[in-house]
Amino acid sequence: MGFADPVDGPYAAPVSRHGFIVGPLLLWFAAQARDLPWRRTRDPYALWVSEVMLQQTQVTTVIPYWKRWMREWPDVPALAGAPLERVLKLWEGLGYYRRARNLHRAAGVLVAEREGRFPRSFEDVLALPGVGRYTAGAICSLAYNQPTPAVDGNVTRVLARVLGLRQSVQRPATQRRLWSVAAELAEAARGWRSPGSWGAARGWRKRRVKERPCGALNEALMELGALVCVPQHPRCELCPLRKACVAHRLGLTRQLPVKDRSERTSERREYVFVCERRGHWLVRQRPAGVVNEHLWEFPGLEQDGYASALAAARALLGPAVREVRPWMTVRQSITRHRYILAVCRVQLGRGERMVLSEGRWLSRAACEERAFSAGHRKILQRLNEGGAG
DNA sequence: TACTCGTGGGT
DNA sequence: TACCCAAGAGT
Repeated sequence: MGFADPVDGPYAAPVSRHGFIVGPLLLWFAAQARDLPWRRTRDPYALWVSEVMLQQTQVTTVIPYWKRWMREWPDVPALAGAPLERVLKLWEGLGYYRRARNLHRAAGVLVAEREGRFPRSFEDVLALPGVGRYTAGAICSLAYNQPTPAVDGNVTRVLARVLGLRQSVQRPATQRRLWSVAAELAEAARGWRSPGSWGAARGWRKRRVKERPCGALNEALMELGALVCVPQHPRCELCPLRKACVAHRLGLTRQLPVKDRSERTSERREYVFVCERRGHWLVRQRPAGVVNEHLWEFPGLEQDGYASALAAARALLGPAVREVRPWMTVRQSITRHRYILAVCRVQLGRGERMVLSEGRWLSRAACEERAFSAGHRKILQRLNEGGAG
């Protein structure tokens, strides 16, 4: 490269190599940003909730969840006062349930230690459970306009292409480079002077960029990755960074970003048993320390080691099992495991003990109040549709 | 560091 | 269908 590394004295501003893309990015964002519900606020709590929900989750999925959450718990003390069961219920279907538990736990910490007020410093935000480098950077820039970088999957893809990074973006050295450039851009956004002409920008978008350019810069990178610099078939003709983009100039857009290929998924098969007694279903709560802990489910067993569904049902539920009929198949994936649930209706003999000690008989209404994993929620939904089978 | 932790949408 | 992918964090 034709550049010397900048010497960072204690008071030296970073030398900006890439700052010139900040202007086009901010103007593009001020004209094209989607009107997402959390973009109308600078409340750090509301932004925190949105950022945690958005971890590994698409925007369109999050929107209804965020609205329900904010309606039920509009601030930190409200969330801290909620029962965990209710928190999990509102999270039901979003996945990565530890995120919900961490939000709830962090709210309790904030009430106990800070009178329910959200912290302002990056270090204090980062210290909250469930808040990592990305989320802390996003909150501090979006809520407080601090020049903190926030590198997510979108930013990784955009910068890998703009910079023409041919190394795997999963390598630590590449990650350091991405965070370094992102920090430089956020810093450049702080010193950005708004232009005479805003083009098509006006209204809340223009106001946002003017008032919180550092946050807008981070969000602009993500928005560009979501709308223009998409994984397949990027729409380079619409991109404000087209002229600066190395991948575009060299025809490498399809090859970048480079990723190591992921582990192949494995398949697992489970029996799941649906027992009914006087309008109640036999369900159990998953214990602590396992996947989907504390979520509710119908009892089941891995198929391996059982000659038949009947044998598995008797092993789990005892000799009271009279008859087992296949009913439906449900697919559920957890990390790299793909589960295929063979759901069976089970007839229990009258008067005989059902031996599943942790089992509980719950009415339909009681089930509705509880959080089930997605696969078991599908079973419940079919039951509620009256699918007697 | 590499693995775990979910789910739904897109192709 | 069978992948890939999405505003990552914790261990």
